[in-house]
Amino acid sequence: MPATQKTPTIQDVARIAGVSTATVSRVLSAPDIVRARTRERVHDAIETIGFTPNIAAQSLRRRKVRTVLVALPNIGNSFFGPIVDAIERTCVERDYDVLIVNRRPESEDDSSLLTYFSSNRADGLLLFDGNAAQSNWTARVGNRELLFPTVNVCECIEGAGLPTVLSDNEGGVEIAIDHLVTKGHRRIGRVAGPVENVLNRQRGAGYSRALKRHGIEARGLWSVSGPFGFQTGREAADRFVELNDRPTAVFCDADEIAIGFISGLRSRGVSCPDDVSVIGFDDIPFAAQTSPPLTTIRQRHKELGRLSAELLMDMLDGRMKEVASHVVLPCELVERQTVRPISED
Amino acid sequence: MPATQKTPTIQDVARIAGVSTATVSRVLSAPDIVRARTRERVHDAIETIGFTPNIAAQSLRRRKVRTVLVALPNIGNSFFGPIVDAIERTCVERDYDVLIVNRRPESEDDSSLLTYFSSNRADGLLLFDGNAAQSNWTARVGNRELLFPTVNVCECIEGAGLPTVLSDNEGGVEIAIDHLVTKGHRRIGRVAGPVENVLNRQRGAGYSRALKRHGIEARGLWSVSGPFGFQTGREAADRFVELNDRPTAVFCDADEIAIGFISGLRSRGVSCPDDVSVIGFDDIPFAAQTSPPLTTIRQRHKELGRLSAELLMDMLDGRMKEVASHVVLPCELVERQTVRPISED
DNA sequence: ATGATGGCTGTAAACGATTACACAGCTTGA
DNA sequence: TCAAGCTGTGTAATCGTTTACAGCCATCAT
Repeated sequence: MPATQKTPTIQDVARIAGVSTATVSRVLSAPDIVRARTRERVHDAIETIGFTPNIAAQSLRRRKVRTVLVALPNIGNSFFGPIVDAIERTCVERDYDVLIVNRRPESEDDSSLLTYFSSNRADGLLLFDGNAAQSNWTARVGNRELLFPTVNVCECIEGAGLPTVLSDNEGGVEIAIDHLVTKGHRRIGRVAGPVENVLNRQRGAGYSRALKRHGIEARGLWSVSGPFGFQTGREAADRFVELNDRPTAVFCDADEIAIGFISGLRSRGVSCPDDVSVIGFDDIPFAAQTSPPLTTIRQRHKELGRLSAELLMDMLDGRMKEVASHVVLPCELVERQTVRPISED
Repeated sequence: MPATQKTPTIQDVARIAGVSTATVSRVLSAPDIVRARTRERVHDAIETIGFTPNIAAQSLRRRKVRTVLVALPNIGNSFFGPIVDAIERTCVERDYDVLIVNRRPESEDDSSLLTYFSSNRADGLLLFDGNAAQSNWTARVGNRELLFPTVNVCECIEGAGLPTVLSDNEGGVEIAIDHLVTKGHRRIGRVAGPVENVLNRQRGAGYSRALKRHGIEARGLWSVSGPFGFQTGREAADRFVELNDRPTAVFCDADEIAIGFISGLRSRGVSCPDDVSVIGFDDIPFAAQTSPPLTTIRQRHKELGRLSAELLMDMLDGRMKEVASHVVLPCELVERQTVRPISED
């Protein structure tokens, strides 16, 4: 039995191919500047000993790691699934790795993210968090200004001037409200996301504006908010059933909230859409599978993921001016069965 | 304006603290062997220039990267959310990074995973894929036998003898079938996962065994299979409604399938649980929110993630014999509202 | 013949950490 | 007074690449 062999290095390849390490390296990174015959010899050598470049050594020398850091508020939330999927696909296409971190609230500050850069673990950041470092993102470590390539996804740190890829939240909500109004609703409530969240502000603005446009007055009692998740919807349902003057339709800031809301309503004997219409936001995969299927506003998950990843990698590869781009994708109404027309009376 | 400063290295720290780089390194990795006073000076220096060790250099020297590779069949599938979440939490606790890859079927062979090791990108693998390299996992690259620390999660490569963490699939299905039988059902169908999948075999075995135990004969027409996902459920629903001799209950190999099935049924005017009882498998977060809430078999997602990650990191840190462990977690019935008792007639 | 040119390759110095080894100074015991 | 044994620290080699620089050879114009 052969002793545990060390994994082959570029030196081994060089020796076998009878060339210098420099040449091997060139074959790998700039094949066209080496003579065809030599190149072939090197390739053969690589093949026979099964050489793979050592990433650590490469990164050390190049001062790049070809890794993108994805910072999510909550991996578990199914909204992120398709987006992360798209990011991962886009990244591997360009030979980047994807490092994932959960930005749990407990974790003190944003400096934990910073260390991913100062320690050379990642070259760029895809940040799904608007409240985050609303402080000063381009942060300081010790006495140095450390700024690393970041693109905001979905949520935008206002005023930070970072490149951003997100949906037209305000417009999306307007589409939702318009739809409800078109169906005859004028008593429209809202179950919102967490108050401190940027999305809440943006969607809230859309909500207010649409209502105003239709000459409808917002009612405080009809709006509640909470974290993105089922629970918020269920709690909203509890509140709802105790209202003696109920809205006929409710807009939810997220599909998960909507689904929790409908589920909560149902367990208390209130039916959607018979007793109340509900419209969500996001169009997560489950939205089409609920009973009844959820009417909602679609965000373009795949594009959100793809565009943000590409933007970031472009920045990293120096393919673009560092001009901060700001792309906002349109939302779209997906009409299913949780909104029912109301007869004027 | 100060020119772009280079990020500080251990050398800078050494210079400022007036010690050698060796000492700085020791302060970082073996603090107790350096005199308290020196240690303090070093810490101060680190503080003032904001030094963070360069991971690439560390990895190169140590030949470890403190990174775990997580290979999922499909990030988008919500079943994985909570598991990956647990993995990530467990890993950061022990200062490991988490690298995620999607094992899409297109991607030729498993050797793509191998390169993560030969290139020193990851130290260990959390593999969610039983069919994978059923060939020979401890694979060969070039002429070398390359074996890297791997633990199978959820799905088990049979005969590979890898450390494994999974649920008692067979037992779980038996619990499901027993439940249905207890409720009076004896005409029990199944919507299975993909035929080539290990889970399919295991769950199929549980299904057959439970039926046999109850003296029930399985009927070919009542079993269909397909990929894990809604679509399989919907297609099963199409088949179902065309049956002129229908089962009264259906076991689905996954919640997503069950939800698609119910949704498909509903859109064709068949009600669950009025017309047919359905029981799922997994207890994904959505299961509790569907209308009606889904009766299902719970897998312990968090533990699956935590245990597998810990097992792997133990292996990596040399904390355990390389004896292949095989932990199987029990499943549990979660009774909700998609199973209705049937009256004997 | 000479010098210029250009294509291809080799030499060796980085990159930033870890660590075996050596050594200085101090204590201790004979 | 000296050998031995500790502590605590420094020196320098090493990990596996990349790349600036230099050099060699052939070709070609003069």
